[in-house]
Amino acid sequence: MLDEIKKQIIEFIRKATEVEISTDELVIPPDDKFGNLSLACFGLAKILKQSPVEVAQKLVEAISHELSATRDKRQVISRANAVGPYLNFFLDQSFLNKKILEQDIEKTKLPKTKGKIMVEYSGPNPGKGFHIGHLRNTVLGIALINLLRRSGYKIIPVNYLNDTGTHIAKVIWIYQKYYAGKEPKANRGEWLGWLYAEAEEKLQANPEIKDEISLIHKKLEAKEKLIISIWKKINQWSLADFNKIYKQLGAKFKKIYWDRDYINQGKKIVDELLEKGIAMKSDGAVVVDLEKYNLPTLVVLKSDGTALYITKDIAMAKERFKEYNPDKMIYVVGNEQSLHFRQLFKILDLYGFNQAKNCYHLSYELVRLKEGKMSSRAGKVILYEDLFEQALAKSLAETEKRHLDWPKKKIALTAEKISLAALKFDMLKHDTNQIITFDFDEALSFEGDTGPYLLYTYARIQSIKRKLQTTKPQNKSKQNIDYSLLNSLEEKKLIKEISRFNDVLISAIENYKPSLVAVYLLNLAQELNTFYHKHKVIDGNNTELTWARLKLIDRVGQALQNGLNLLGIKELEQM
RNA sequence: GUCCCCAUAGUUCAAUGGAUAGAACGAGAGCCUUCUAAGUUCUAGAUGUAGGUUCGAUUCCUACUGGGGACACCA
Repeated sequence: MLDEIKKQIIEFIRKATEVEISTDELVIPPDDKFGNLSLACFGLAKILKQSPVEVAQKLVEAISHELSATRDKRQVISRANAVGPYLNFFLDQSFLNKKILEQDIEKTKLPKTKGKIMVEYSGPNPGKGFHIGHLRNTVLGIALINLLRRSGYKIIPVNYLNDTGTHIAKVIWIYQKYYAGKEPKANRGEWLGWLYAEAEEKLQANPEIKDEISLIHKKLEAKEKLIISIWKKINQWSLADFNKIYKQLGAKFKKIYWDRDYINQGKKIVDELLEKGIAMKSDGAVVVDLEKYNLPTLVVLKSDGTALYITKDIAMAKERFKEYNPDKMIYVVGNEQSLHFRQLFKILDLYGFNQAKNCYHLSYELVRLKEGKMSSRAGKVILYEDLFEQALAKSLAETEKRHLDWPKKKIALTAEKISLAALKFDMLKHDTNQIITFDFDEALSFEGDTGPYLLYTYARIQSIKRKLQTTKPQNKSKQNIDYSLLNSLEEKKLIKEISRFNDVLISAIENYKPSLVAVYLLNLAQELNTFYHKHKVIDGNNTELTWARLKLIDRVGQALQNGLNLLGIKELEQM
């Protein structure tokens, strides 16, 4: 945002020392008293073979001289000083305010990027419930996609659903044996999740059930009519549930991949791998020896000739390369599968795909419970729909309490947005490498570092704007704002925070870390609230100041709105 | 045994190698006749251990300790 000024400073330094520093070395100092931009002179000191304190001091002299020589012109850099080894620049506050506040946040350009990126995310299992682990994945995927799109990439969002395998056989078994013909009116997918847990429980108690399940599995693969009809039902119910959740969360997919479609193709590829000498037989199974690449040997086809996850993944990747030819493929999948993906990418590489080097596993840590790992098998899961219901009940009660005059519908819509903001933000504020230990009280909290706090801050800004419109509608679009009036500590801090918006986005995109945006928004909201309590925007005595402050809070609101939307959270005008 | 992730306040989390390690929750004390108290102000409170690199390390490297996960027919 301050590129021109940075260039000027670099030019000053080059003139004085004949050394050219990079723009990255000019940073925003930690405290207002150190000015608006500073340079740590350690690097220069080394090159110039002088002490950093000395370098800073000499540069201040040289630069001050330059500045006074050009004093008659409107100078942006008002002065420079040295604090120990640090060289600090103080910019003209009025100029800075204007520069930052007149920039439309929505339209600011990020470094140019182009290309197509396929993003696979969400991946719940039909027949099992959509739990809070899937919530983390889905919400992370949505935010990532929004951020990548914002920076100019074309995104192909896809989902991969696993509708074959033993877990499905277990659900079919218990359904056929105990629940045939029965079905709940709603949330059937969730219901299946509980059936699955029950099947596991029964299996634990009576291990001989395994034979019955395995028989079902074989019938399924043999496409026996009755079994297939149950299987179809299960997939439909699950998908209906997932789609309902996706609609609520705002997840969209260009294509859904079903793993049943890749079994045969996968087997063909395994044959090719054998022919090419990449794979070999071992104990009846087909394996790929990856020891040369410091990876463990991997089974790609079971000894009974059936396919594995990896078999289908290879086939699916091949089809994706062919159909969409993406420049990059991002798999948003939990950290526990990092080895799997390293092996997959290596095999794709050996198979001859140049695209293999552009495949990326975006791993994130699990959502755990206080009692330990979640397990759909043991029924120790927190399902999304249960959690959402609790959040909704709470936000309904809170909203009703505050707005006795609102119609029911408005309360319901508001409460839903608040609930989603709370749940989504709770997942997104954590770094992807951090395990989230799920806590109901925390997830359902609307105070502190939460989504509702951000919504509240935004709504508060809108409220001021509304009030101003009714009291002074004649001055709706003020042209010449006196930015020099924004000179209190709180205002300067807010402006500084707004100026960071673009850098935060860039960093979040480069590192695939939506959490950076989340944390930034909390800081910004906090600064706004501090300002709010200390200063009044609407001040009858000083209209000029009101217009300047209106501009300020309007920009903060824009930054909050934009940031929230990028995270997949909708703002609220009132709450 | 090998590999991956993590270790900061009582708890949950922040901090492109830079100036005084920031928040939130919880605890204690304040602030609503004033633009929304889902807010805000004040108080108490932290970098696992030992080395190394560096002018400078919460950050990078090594070892150790502790936690989570993965490692041939699960996904």
